[in-house]
Amino acid sequence: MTKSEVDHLEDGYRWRKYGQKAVKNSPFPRSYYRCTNSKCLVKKRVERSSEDPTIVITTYEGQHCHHSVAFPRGGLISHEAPCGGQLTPAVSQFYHPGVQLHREIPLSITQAHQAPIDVGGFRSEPESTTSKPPTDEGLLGDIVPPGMRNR
DNA sequence: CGGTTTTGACCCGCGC
DNA sequence: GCGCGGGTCAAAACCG
Repeated sequence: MTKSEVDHLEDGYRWRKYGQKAVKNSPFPRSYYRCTNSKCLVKKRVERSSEDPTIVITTYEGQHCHHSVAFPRGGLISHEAPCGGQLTPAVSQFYHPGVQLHREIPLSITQAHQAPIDVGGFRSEPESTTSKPPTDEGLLGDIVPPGMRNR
């Protein structure tokens, strides 16, 4: 679950929408995204919470075999990612040094209380690092750090 | 001109 | 066998 007002959650990867359907639980439609990289067959399902329009439920399916492309420091281009196999570790902890999302609406209406927005959702929490190396494969459910459950 | 988004149609699995 | 729900595809439209 991510707290954000915008649908385009720039999580560091480029997504291409390939479908949209309406769900019964929410009056909002659900969007289906897919990684633009043909190698990367990762899918993403973005749904908006029925109660809190500021909350979006992002469900990732699969794992990226390449690094993100929106990292000014990493200097990694996703165009060349020979992911021969899969489940390549070392690619789960997302660092957002200073990438500011290009949100079209001023961030002051919904997140007036606080919350570091979705971007912070992938921040590497310095908690319990004594026995939790940053080598989590990042499967479904694992990519979401245990610190964003606000509700 | 290329890539992306949009929207309706189509397909598949499941329940009755 | 039919209907429903969910998911995906594909052609056209749009934007940079």
